[in-house]
Amino acid sequence: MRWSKAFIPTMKEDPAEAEMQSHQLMLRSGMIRQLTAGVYEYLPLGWRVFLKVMQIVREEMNRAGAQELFLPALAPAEIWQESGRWDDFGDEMFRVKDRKKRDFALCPTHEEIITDLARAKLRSYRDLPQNWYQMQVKFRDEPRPRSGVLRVRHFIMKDAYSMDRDQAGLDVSYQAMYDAYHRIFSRCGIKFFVVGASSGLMGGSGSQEFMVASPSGEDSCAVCPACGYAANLEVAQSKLQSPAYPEAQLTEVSTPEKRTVEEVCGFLKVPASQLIKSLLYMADGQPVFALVRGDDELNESKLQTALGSGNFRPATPEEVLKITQANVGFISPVGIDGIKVLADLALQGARGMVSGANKDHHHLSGINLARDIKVEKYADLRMVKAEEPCIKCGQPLVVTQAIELGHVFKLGTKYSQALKAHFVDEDGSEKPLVMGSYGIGIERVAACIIEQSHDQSGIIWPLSVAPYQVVISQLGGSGTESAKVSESLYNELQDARFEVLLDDREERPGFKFKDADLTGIPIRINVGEKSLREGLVEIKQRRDGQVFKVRPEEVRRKIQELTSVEMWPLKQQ
RNA sequence: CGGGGUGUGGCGCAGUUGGUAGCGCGCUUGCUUUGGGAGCAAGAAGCCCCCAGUUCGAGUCUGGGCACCCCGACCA
Repeated sequence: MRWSKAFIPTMKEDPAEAEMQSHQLMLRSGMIRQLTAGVYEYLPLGWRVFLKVMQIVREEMNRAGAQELFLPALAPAEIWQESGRWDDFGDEMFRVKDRKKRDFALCPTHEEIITDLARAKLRSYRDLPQNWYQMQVKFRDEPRPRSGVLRVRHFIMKDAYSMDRDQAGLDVSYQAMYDAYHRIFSRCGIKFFVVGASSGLMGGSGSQEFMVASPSGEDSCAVCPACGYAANLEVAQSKLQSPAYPEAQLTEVSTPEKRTVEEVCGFLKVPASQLIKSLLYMADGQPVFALVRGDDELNESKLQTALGSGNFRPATPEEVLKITQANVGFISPVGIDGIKVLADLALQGARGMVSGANKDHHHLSGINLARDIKVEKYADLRMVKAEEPCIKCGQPLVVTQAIELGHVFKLGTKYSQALKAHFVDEDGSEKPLVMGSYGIGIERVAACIIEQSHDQSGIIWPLSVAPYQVVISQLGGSGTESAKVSESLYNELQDARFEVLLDDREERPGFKFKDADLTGIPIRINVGEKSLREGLVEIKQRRDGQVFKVRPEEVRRKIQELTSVEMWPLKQQ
């Protein structure tokens, strides 16, 4: 490509809307443009990068035995109603009507569509296993798009779905995807880590997320530097011991205007760990108490797992009053019958505890969980905090912010049962497909590469995803020796199958250097009259600024040498 | 959905006590320049987010919308 003909609208100044480096640099380098909140146009330079990422994903998916297909982004409501997610997705799903007023969804994900395909065409265990994937635009009406291309309402996802005859088969399919993801992110030059994760709305028996550490990340992960344990805080556990308090009589104490844990502790002179936070939720229309220790925070994703339903919310102050006869800050399950109680594991066997008396301005002390509260289930409900001992090895945990790049799920039979995607097994019995689903956010991959690989001048692309591998900065005007040499190098390198951008614009050298650095093209060839007088051109690496002066006829070989080092690394992650 | 902020040439911004708009970058033309975002000169380009209202007169004041950004809530 000749830069003089290219559409690469670079900007000298940072656009006001961008906070993150990757967002700023994508805008400044002319990769993307925002159309409206959470919706971006992908301009030629950006699209080339996304295509490179997609090609790496494609190669590794194919290598892992998955087959690419392409599903509709538009799907009728009925199929979503079959799985129940027409309602579960709520406002996050974009919905449209056709001319006959029939409801459609712009798909936020494709489990239902793939399962529908599978049930129509997969009839026998002989057809299994299968793994189908696509790279497709997903629509999600995020309540708050942000951080450029990281959280958007319209994005490209590689989503793959495996279909197996049993759990053992799923384990194999899942592992293949897990390995493929390692290769994909390694080839993209990303430093990442893997965490155990929550399955959320997807359902299923287990999942892991591929994460990139970043202060701008929206996920928090607990990581153990000692043993390598890593988990999203949504599911992270620790080996925290609860202090034991002496058995005591259940006593009502006056606590005027003392509502918060801090106020009550200060007033009664007890540690926060001696309190029980009694949180009232409404789950599927029914009140539920969720209990955690006073110094703990409730983890709502763990609550979701414990409840087995995503349809819950904190009770309103009015509901609290109606159900407990007291206001928020003075409630507990003690003495209230007929309401389901879930308690955190840290409260198991606890005694001598303090919580609300269900009477305004009063608390109860001496609560013994076993004696005074009918706990239906003890479950892990608390949020892990930094410095707590690792669940595996006991060493202190670190909590780090991270961006989720990919997610692998063992779905099991949730969708195949809901949509009746059955096959006939070897013994003649009909069984639901055992499924897995595996996603990668394409734009996020590119954004994370920039986050991890840039400097003050701009992006530093790894060769594997660079929009062009080489930029020739032709420093003299047309008709000069520089132009002649540039032109011939341009042709020669393209014949050698390099992707080359020839900067033949009528601009001064400094201007071209700035643009070359900003756009992050890994190798720049400076063709200037100055060095040509010595019969040389300069090859400059973006990454480390290293310069090689070579004769024009040596350029191709030198670049082949430089690129082979990076394109075929000896060490795989 | 709660809190905060911003809407003025393509981009970044200024705009006084209300008097129909300016700066830098970019763009066009010409001359000079040519190894890290050049200089000079001459130009083009703005429904001042929208709708009402106050006023002789509104970018500016009042009311109501809308959009976008940030923090939180939310989020495979």
